[in-house]
Amino acid sequence: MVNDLETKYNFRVVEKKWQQRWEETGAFKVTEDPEKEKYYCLVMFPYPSGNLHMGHVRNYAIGDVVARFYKMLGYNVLNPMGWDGFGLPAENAALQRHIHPSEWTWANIKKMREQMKAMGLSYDWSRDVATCHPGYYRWTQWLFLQLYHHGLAYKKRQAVNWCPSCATVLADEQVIAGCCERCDSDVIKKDLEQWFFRITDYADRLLEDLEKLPGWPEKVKLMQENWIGKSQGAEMKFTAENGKEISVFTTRPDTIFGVSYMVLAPEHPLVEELIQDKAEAGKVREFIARVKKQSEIERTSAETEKEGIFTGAYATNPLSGEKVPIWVANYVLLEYGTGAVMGVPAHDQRDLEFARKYDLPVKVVIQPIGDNLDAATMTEAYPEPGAMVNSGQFNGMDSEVARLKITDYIQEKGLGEEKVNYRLRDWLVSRQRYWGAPIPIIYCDDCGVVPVPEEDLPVLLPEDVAFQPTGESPLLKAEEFLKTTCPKCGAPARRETDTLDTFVCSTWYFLRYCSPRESERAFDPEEVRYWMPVDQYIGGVEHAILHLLYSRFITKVLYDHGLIPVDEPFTNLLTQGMVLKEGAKMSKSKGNIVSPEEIIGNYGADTARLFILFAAPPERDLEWSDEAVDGAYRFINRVWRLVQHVLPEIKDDKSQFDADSLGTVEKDMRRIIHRTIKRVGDDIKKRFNFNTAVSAIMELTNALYHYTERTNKVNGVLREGVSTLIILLAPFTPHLAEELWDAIGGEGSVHDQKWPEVDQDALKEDELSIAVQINGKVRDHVKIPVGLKGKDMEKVALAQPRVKELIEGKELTRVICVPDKLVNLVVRESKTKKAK
RNA sequence: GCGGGAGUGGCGGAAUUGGCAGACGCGCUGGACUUAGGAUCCAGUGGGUUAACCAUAAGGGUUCAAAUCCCUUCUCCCGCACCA
Repeated sequence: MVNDLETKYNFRVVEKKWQQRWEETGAFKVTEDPEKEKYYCLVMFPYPSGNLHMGHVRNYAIGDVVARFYKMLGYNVLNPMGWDGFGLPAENAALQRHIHPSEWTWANIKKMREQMKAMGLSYDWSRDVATCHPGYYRWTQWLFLQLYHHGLAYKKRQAVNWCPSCATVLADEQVIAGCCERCDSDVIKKDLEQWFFRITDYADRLLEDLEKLPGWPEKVKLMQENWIGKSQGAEMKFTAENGKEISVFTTRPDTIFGVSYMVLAPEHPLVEELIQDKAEAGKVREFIARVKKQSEIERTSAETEKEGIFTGAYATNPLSGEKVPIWVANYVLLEYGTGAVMGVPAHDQRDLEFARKYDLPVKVVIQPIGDNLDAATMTEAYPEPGAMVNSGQFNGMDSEVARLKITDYIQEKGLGEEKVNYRLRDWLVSRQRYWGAPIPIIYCDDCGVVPVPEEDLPVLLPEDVAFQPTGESPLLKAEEFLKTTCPKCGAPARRETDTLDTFVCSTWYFLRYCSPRESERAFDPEEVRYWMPVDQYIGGVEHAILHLLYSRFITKVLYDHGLIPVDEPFTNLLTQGMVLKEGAKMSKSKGNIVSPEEIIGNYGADTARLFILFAAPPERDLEWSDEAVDGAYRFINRVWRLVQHVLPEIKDDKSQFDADSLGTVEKDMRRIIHRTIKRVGDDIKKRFNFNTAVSAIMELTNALYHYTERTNKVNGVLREGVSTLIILLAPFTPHLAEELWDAIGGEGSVHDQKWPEVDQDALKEDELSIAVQINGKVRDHVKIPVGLKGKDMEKVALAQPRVKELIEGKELTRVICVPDKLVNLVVRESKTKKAK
C-alpha cells in the first residue's frame, strides 16, 4: 500500500535500528559503581535448545521491564543472560544428527542469542556465561572440590533411581511420580556407587531460613517445606527374639502401648537374619523378590494395596514388654527413618487397614474425650489427642503430655531417643553421561580417592568420544582422558568418568555473572559483595524445588566457608505462569505452538512484549490470543500516530506553564498524566501487575487523543503528556519509545531518562463525584468539593431532587458518610403510613 | 488422602485498605471517512419487559455497605503422594 508508511509504524526498520544502536553504544553495559545503589535483576537462564519459546519470551519480557524500570529509577542494574549449556538433549540431538554435542550446543547458543537480541532485551551481553565453557565448568569443578574438602561431597553405594531410557541415574527431585522428569519412562532402582552432596546437613537451615524470604511466594516456600519434610518424633528400640535391636521411628511415642505388630521394609538388612530358621523363610523370600520387581510407581503409589507377610519372628515392646509379630510389607521404605515401623492400628489409618486385612489385633490406647472407641468394631483410626488408656503408668494423662513423658522415659532408660527425621535425601550428583562437567576426582591404587588439585583444573571434557548411552559413562572409553597419574604419588591412575548433574552447574551462575571473565577465581569477592544478593529473580514455578533448593544449599555452603557474604541468594522471587493455547501448555505433540520468531517477524518485538505483559498478571497462566496480539499491535500504532499527529506542535515546544493558572481542560489532562505516572510506577514496583500498568498507559493515550481534540494551544501540557507517555512506555516497548523520543527531540536515549516524578499538586482535585446510596444501593451521583465531610456531605446528598423523591415519606434512621467516596442514607418506611 | 491456588460479561482480565462491580483490551453492533475496508476515527455494548430489579461458582451469615470477611457445598488447576 502506498501510504502504508505514513499511517503505520515500521517496526522492522525501527527495531533493528535501535538494537544496533544500543549494541554500538554499549547502552546496557554495567560496572560496579559504589556511588550508585545496585539492583540485580535475574531471569532463569535457558537450556540452549536452539529455539526460544513463548515461556522464554514471557520470562524475559517481565525481567526486562523490571530491569529497565529500575535503571530509570537511578539504580545500577545488573541484568545478565547466559546458557545452561550441559545436558542430555545435546547428546540425543548429536546421536540423531551426527553432530557433536558441543557443536550443536554452541550453534544453538548463537541462534538463541540472535533471537533474544531481536526481542530488544537490555542484557549486558558482555557478561554472558555458558556452563559448558571450560572457563565456567572449571569453577563448577572447583565448587565440587570445595564440597569434597568439607566433607559435603561423598561417594556411596546405594539403590538409586535409574532411568533406562536416558541410561543414567537421577536425583530424587528428578523423579516425578515414579517417572523420569525428562522422558517420562518408569524409573527403576539400581544398586550403584554414586557421588552425593550432603544437602541433608543443611535440611534444618534450608527449612528455617525460608522465614528470611518474605519476598518469595508462599506456594514455593510450602513446596520446599514439604520437600524437606521435617518431622519430630522418637526412635525406639524393640528387641527381637535373637537379641537384636530393631529401631523404629515414630512421631507418636504416645501410642507405643498400642503396638500390635511391627513391619520391616523388604530390603531391611535384619530380615534375612530373622527368618533364617523359620518355617516362613521361603515364603518371605518369595514375597521380597516379588516386591523388588515392582516398579517405583507401583511400589510407592498410595493406591497400591498394602501387602505384607509374617516373618515368623517376634519382637518385644520396650515399654509394655509385650511380644508382637514382625512382618515385612511393601509400604515400608528402607530409605526413610529406620526402615522399620511399629503398627498401631487403633490410631493410624494405614495400620488399621493393614491389621484388618491380616487379622492382627487392634488395641486402643487413646480415648477421645466423651467417647469410647471399640477396638473390635472401629473402621476409622483415631489419630487425634485424647486420654491415655491401657498404657501402664501413663494412663489418664493427656496424650499430648504423654508424648513428651514417654519420650523422656525411653531416653532415660536407654530404650530410644528423641529424633528428627527429614524426607529430604542427599543429592545424587553423578551422571553416566557425556555432556556434563567431569567430576574432578582421580582414583589411585595406592592413594585411593584423590581430588584433582585446584591448579590442575579444569579437567577438560575430551572432544573425541563415542557417547552412545550404554549405561556406563562414555568417558570410560576415552583412553586419553581415563588414564592419568596420581597427583599425590605420581603412579598411573584413572579418572572419575561420571559427569555432574547439570543442576550443579546452575547453582552458582548468578555468582559468576558478577565477574564473568575472572580467570583466577570462580568469582571476585568484591564484585559479589557489591551485586549479591539477587534483588529480583524471575522464572517458572517448575524450578520451585530442584534449582531453587539446590542454589540455596550451595549459597549456604559458600557462605559458611567465608566465600560469599550472603546466605540466601534470591531476595525476591516471581514465579510466572505458563503460556497456554486452547487451554493447554504449548507443545510440539499437541501442535499448539506459536513461534516467537514468527510473532516478532510479523508484529515486532514490542508487540510481542506488550501482548504478553498485558494479557494476564505474571503469576497467572496466560492464554494465547491472536486477536489480542492484533490489539497490542494496534495500540502501538495508535501511539505512533498520536505522536506523528502532534509532532509539529510539540517538537520545538519549550514553553513553560504555570500549573496554577491553567484552564480546567489542561488541569484535567495534567491530573491524568500524573495519576498515570503513579499507577504505572506502583504497578511495576509494588505489585508486578504489568497488565494494569499497560492499561493505565492505554488510558493516558486515549486521554491525550481526546485532549488534542479539545485544545490546540501550545502550552507545554501536550508536550508533557506525550513525553511522559513515551517514557512510561520505555520499559514495555523499548523500540517504539526510543524512536518516538528521538522524534520529539528528546535528549539522549529514552532509557537514560529519569522515571518521572509525580506532581502531587497536579493530582489535586477541587471537586469530585460521589455516590449517593439509599439502603446501600446507588441511587444518584453528586459533585462535591474534595474533602467534604459528615454533615456537609449529608446536606448535599439530601438536597438532590432524586434523593428527595426517593426518601419522601420515609424515616431517615442513619447516615454513613465516607469522604470522597459516598453517602449512604439508611431509611425505613415511616411508622405513620401515608396513603399514596 | 494432604497442602496450595482459582472460580467475576461472549473472551482475557480490572476493582490496591469492606465503600459506585465489569477499568483496559479483545469480540460484537451502529455511524463517519471511503472505489473498497480485514485500515482509521467516533459512539454503544453484564442481564432485564429499559425501570423496578437481578448479577462476581451455589447456598447461608456478619455489616449501613461484601467479588472482598465468616460458615457449608460444588467445580477446575497445581504440588506432594504409603514418610510411619
